[in-house]
Amino acid sequence: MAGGSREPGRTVTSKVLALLGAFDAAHPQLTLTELASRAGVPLSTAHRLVAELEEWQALARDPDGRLRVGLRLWELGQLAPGRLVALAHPWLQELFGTTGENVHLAVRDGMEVLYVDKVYGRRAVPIVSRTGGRLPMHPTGVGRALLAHEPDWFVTSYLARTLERPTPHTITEPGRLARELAAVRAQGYALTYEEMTLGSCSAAAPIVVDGRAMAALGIVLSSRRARELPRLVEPLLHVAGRIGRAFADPPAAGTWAGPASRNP
Amino acid sequence: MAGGSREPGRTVTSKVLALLGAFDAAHPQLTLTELASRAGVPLSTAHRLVAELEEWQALARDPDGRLRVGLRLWELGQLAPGRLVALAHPWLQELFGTTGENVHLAVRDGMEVLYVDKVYGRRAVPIVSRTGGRLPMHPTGVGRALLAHEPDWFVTSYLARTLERPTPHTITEPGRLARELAAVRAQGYALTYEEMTLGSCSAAAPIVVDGRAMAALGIVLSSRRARELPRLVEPLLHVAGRIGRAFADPPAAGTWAGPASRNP
DNA sequence: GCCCGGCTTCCGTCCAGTGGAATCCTGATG
DNA sequence: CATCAGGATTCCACTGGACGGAAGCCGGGC
Repeated sequence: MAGGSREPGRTVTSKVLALLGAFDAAHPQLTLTELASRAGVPLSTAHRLVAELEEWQALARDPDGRLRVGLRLWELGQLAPGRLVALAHPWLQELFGTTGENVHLAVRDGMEVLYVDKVYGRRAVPIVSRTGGRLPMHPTGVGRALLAHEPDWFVTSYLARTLERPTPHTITEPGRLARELAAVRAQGYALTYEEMTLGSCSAAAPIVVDGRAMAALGIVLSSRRARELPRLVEPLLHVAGRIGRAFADPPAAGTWAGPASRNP
Repeated sequence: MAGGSREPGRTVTSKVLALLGAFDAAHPQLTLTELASRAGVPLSTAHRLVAELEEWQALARDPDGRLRVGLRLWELGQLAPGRLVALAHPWLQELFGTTGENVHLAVRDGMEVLYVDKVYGRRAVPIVSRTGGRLPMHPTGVGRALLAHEPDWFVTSYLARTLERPTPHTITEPGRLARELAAVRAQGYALTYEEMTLGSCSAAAPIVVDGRAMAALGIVLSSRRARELPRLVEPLLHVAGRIGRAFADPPAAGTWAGPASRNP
């Protein structure tokens, strides 16, 4: 960039984005120094850019002076959700209303699931997902449902990697997982028992539009009540079907429901 | 900036932010040309910057090629909400569950209310608010509740302006509005009848922490059922109280519940 | 009082950023 | 099929905004 950049070829924009990207679920607030270091931007440059971001409310300061994502960015983000979430939300709410259980909606992004909506109440259940959060596909209900409906080449390359194993119950053996996926495909829904978090289990169904699984609807409950899971499958499938049809019905307009597969 | 800028003194960052800021509820998707023009950035500059934003997924393209806010920005925005929303949400859900009506949570930002959370179901009710949306204070329940608890100097300068009048029922006469606010203060909640939208009315209560109204909780229903409003006041006040206490109780840690008043 | 870590300010250098203009699309129109 | 219009892309020579190391500042812990 202009002036004596130590690393020519780096654009101003890339630095601004690196600064923003330094925030994540594990680091929602940072000191200037941490931020600069995480973003790989020299401190004094960070200082200058942050001042500008702060003024625009892209970043804000906690009472203790640490930086966090600002109001304005949140507001902007609210403009992103597409038709899928808008259509699906009332149905998630409905499903929550009739079952009283945590319900969430996720899409695939790259090799992970991204939770795009969630409905939950006061009955505390271990927090497995967070709107805006990401988790691996194989140990989660929604991930399993989505993975089962991906083309073979995708599944193959998914299984080819070393799979995380968040709990002792997580299925990671490629062969067994592949059989599991076949079952999911056959029955139309996925069940998991303590594969992501000890103490909770889930059921999930894909939301299919045009033969493609655009998203998955999941329901999570305490594993003490695991035996109630099967009873939830019917309403889950019903709602997933309704959402899929609602989506397919009107114009085939735009959504960000299917972020480009980041490769494989 | 570097090179032959037509408008010296304009930073690269400011252009990037202007580009992002060009999106709003009324313009969630834009062509490159529209975007450049709304942001006040020369087309070719916009083209270059947008490419970089797109690569980072700060912006994304609709199927028709138009630009919209990207997934990554949404994800980032999800990091912003503070303790208030996290604590309050289950209560909104609860209130929705017991009443079946649209429930929302708003804070003041400048001279407007900003809706930070909302719970609603399938029973379609005219959409008065949108998470991430803004509305003027005087014709909305939550706005009225918040305004009533602002210091005099603020209210005075609020009333000194020309007040919007979205419906014929909107109260805009400063004197009458001031009396209305006194009543709200006295009774602890606000009621509005078709002041923002014909066909819907609302009740709202402030969430008071340390004597300050950090936010307001509102409930909206069709005006055909206006007579049911009074019955909703009790649960509304109850929940608002619970949220306030929950917030005050633990550490007085950080939130963005009260964005600095932008002036007067 | 001294030290240490993080924040803020300074300033001379220099290349990234700039944007007008030319070109290339794409889709509508005659 | 030719023409046209509006938007998107590409080019490129000039230049001032951006850079960042270093020095100074501030607060709070010992």
